Amino acid sequence: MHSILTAIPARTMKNIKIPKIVVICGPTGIGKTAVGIRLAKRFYGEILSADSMLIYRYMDIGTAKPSIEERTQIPHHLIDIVDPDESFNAAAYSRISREIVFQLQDKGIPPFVVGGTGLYIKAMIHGLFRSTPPDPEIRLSLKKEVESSGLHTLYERLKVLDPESAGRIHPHDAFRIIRALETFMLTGKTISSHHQRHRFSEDFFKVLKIGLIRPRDLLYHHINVRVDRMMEMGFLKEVEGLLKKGFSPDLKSMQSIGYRHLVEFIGGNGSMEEATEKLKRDTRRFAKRQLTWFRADPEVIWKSPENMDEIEKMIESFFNL
RNA sequence: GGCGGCAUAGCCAAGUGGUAAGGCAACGGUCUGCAAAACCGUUAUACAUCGGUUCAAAUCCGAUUGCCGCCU
Repeated sequence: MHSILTAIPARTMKNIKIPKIVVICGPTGIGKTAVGIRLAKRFYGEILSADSMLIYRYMDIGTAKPSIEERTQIPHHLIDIVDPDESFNAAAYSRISREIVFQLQDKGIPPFVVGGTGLYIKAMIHGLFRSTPPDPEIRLSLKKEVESSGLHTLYERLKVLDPESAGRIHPHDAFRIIRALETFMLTGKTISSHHQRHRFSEDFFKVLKIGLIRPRDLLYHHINVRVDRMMEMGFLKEVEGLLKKGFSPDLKSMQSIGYRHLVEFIGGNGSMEEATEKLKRDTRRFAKRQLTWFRADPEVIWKSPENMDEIEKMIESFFNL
């Protein structure tokens, strides 16, 4: 009990009613933006983007960011909140997005969480285990150690420190091996013990989670067409502009789909056609991974974006209208 | 019409008598502070078709079909 109280922002304690939020999730290119805007209009709501790329300023075309016009029609939160070289993560997203939900709640505005970053949505709704923020130096030293002594050395250490996590993490998964060791160094406790205590048990909201889906071939076709349109809209210029502004190709943001492909082309590797094909392929793969993520979530109710009537009815009854 | 070459998974392709490499694409999955990231798994009872030789054929022989070259 006490853990829940400490985790809730203090200002919300005066709110007796549990905030209701509608989540619109699904793979990239399915039409979340349009559906979200239509619903926000219909229910006088506002949109909270749940997208790990839309947070970046100056990255508009390649991220398929809602246009200025769209954002004028309906207020959008959590878009353009950091520069491409600033760090951001799921914990920050969790904290800020919850704060916004509570603000909207105070004003009586229904929040529509629209996006495709599964972890961000989960972090917002169910929270993450509490830890001190990652220390860049620890992470860097662990990465260096991987280079010098090999990943297996770290994995062996994890086996000793936290056999449970080692059993769950694949020996090739550098990302999670490092994270597990880092957590131990930061908190003095194993990441598996944190997980056990937390178990995504935070539960401050009443949530209606709608997943948008259509036949795979149609989705892929849309993705291909959308990529072509991005190119016509000047995606290449956008990437050139980011490089000119001094944003390094090594940045997380610049390593994302599309940006990394065009950076490579600008660097003289491969033709434009090759870059575009890879961009399409990687976007399709990304959509597939998103589907895998959301399919595993039993809370998701799947609907076709063409089924707006049904979606609206579900939301009406969710809000007791 | 004649001669020669080639036919292996959705695509590229290795294999030249001993029981089908690999790559790409595709598909399935994992995910607790980098998540558009990172990681894992699956994918030809079968080598154009039919027949023959052999203990054993994708591999050798013959015929057929298709494709590609060259010649008339």
